[in-house]
Amino acid sequence: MLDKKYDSLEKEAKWLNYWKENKIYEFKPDKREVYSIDTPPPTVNGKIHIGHIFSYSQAEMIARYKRLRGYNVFYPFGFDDNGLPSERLVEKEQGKKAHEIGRTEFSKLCYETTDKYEAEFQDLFSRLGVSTDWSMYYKTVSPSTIKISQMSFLDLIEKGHCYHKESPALWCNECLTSIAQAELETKTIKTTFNYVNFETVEDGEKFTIATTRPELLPAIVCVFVNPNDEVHNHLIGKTAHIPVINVNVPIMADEKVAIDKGTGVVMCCTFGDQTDIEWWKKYNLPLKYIFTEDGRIIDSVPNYGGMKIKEARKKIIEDLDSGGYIVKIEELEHEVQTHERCGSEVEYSVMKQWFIDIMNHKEDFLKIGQEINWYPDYMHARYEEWVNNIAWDWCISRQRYFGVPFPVWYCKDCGEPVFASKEQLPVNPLVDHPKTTQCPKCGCSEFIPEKDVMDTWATSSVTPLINMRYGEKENYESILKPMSLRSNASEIIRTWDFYTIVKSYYHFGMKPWNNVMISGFVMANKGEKISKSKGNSKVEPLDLINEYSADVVRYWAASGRLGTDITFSEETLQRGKKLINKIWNVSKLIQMHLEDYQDKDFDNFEYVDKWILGSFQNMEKEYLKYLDHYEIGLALNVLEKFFWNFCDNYIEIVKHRLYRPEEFGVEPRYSGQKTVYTILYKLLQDFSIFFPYVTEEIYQDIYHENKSIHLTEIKPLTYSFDDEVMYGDSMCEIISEVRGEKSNHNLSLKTVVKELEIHCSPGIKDAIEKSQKDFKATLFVDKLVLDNAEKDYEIKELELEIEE
RNA sequence: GGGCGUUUAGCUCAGUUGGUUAGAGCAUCUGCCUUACAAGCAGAGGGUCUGCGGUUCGAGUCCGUAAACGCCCACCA
Repeated sequence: MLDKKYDSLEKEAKWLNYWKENKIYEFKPDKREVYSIDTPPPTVNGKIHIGHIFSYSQAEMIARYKRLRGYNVFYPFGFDDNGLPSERLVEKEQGKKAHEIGRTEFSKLCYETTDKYEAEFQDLFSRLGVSTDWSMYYKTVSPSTIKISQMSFLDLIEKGHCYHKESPALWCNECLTSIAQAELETKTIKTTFNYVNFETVEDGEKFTIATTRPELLPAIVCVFVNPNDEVHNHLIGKTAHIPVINVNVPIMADEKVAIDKGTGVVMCCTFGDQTDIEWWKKYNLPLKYIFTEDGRIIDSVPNYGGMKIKEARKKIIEDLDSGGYIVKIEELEHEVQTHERCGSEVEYSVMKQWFIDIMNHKEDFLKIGQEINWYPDYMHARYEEWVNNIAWDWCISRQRYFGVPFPVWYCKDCGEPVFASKEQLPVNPLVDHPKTTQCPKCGCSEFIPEKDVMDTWATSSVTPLINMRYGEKENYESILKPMSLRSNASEIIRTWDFYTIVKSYYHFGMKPWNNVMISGFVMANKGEKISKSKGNSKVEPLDLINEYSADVVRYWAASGRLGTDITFSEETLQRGKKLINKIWNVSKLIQMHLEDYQDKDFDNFEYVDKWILGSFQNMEKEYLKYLDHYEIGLALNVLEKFFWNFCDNYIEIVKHRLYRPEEFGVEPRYSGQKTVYTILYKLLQDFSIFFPYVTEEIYQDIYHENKSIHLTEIKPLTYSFDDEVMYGDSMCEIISEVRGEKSNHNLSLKTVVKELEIHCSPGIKDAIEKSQKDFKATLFVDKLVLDNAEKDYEIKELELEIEE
């Protein structure tokens, strides 16, 4: 028998353990069709917050749903523990920078730290009820993943999509590494717009340049004006003298200069921004690189060498001012590009880096995007927008320690890269040696190892390959090409989704998955996104689970439409708590009346029973339709709405028949029993994707014909009870009206109705006549008079028994 | 500045292809201990659906436009 009160903490621990011991979520290939889910490996950089719970729960519910629909669900889980996020976590915990700790020791600390957090994360996700097969758990720093990531790199080299080139790249002088365009985050900062006077060497004519970055004056290689700028175009061809720095540079014409921006005269430095890089390439300008990799001015620059960028800016403004070159200084707020991992402003550097070709295959990536179903569909537009606007090839080199090493050495003499052979993988070039003993190009026998590691995304973009055990003898390639579903939040469409598409296209020439479901964000308050880095997550997932139970937290996670942002709401949790409590209570009632129940074929249902069976059938149809479109919240809405109707109307009616067979008859009682038996079973199934724990507890106590409710299959009802559904609903409205009368007179609902006269349409009249006993018992009616009417129904006479 | 979304009751949110008096929960108010549930039940009040214009017999829903907010991108002269 079910307990009087449901103790979620105790029951959830019990079933979690049961599922684990009985391997309920184990994946084994069999005859069933596979439904595979590529779920994001969470980044290991501190805490799992409520936003993760929101997004991961939604995909998890799809896993449960597909299982109930008879699919063999492949749902692995992993952690993204390589790369910069982990390094920064370790640096933060140690209070030291990686280079201060040393490469070997630092890597060791990274492994230890990520292991520690992953154990916590795994525990948290398990408690949330994530139905993954943990035996397939992967890490992005494990040898097997490194092997796959290195194979992916070598495959791209072979296919000619990956190249090594000295090229300007985005550089973070906080993290001391190059980064990719996708890792940029824009930030608004306050700065000054400085109007500086230059003059021409030829005739000493003064002209003004406005700049936010005067410290770049030593890096100026030329000055540009727009050829159509009537105020300034006479300067073209002359020579500009740079104040303070005392260097002369040519004044050139380019149409890209905006006449109305600043003063209309632009200084071109190598490199201040992306336009500088374009001009540098276009006009073959000299390279004047003045920053060190840790964000200082190089020593060879007189007066400013060795200063930090911002110090130099301050100093140079002072010098310009005292020389009388400053015309004016304006306060300015503008957007700068920062590194999303650390928030510091991004510079450019020139060094040899590995790049993956993006620019030559944009059309292909767009085409693949079109072959994928995006849910909600407008997320596809965001993908296209990103692909269309991408401006750089993908730089995958990082000058860091904790990542997948490039399987590459370089010839000491000629610099020719020598690649590891695939059999050698995983390889660490700092420790291992190439198979070849001689450089194929010059014959030299000494090699220098590549010490850069790969970008995190270079590896997380191969999660489908990790899942299919790419390159292994025993693999899942045939069942996972493509995978069924990718799920993630909208912020990583441009990274994780895009890069995975890039890799899948290059490796296999096809889409990585058939469907993508994108969740929204959780807002801390209106308009404020919760994020790890901002530290504004006031609600800890574990606290919530302990206080409300995993089922309740999942209820919250399932609210709303797919892709829409939600605000964290305690009220929604309360609502979930009440719903689960109600499921528990009604199950208790139903169980009480099933003690003598034997399930058998039966079709002589009472009218009211047909009404609720038909209503359920209609609701479930909608429920399934929503889930087939990944609309978890909407599916829950219709289910919840039906459920309260079931409790408040149907159960209130049928309960009299269940309690008093001597009055209502044995067969009508059986009809009621069969109905509640059937519907509760199906309700538990439908609710199980949201509330895996409470539904399991009830299922095991009442039905228990399978090892778990999560291994059962949804079989939709096929009755034809359309009339009963329609007229039954009308009958409920009449019941509600009569109850309203009692309420309005401040009377108990048990107050006897001495006489009730209703005029109604033939359909409704038929419904009430056929369920007369139920109807009268529900409303405590003594005398019921029915008559025909044209409109649906009208209560003509209602006499209440009022006791003095 | 560009792309995408959001704007519905005091709060959190639904509202399918355009179709009667726009829904739910919470909150508020009024009742009711009714053999599952007072963490409950029955009711009530509360909305010019962000503004403006248009299409239509009919618009919360479609089109245009403006505003606010959010995400992503561009903008460092």
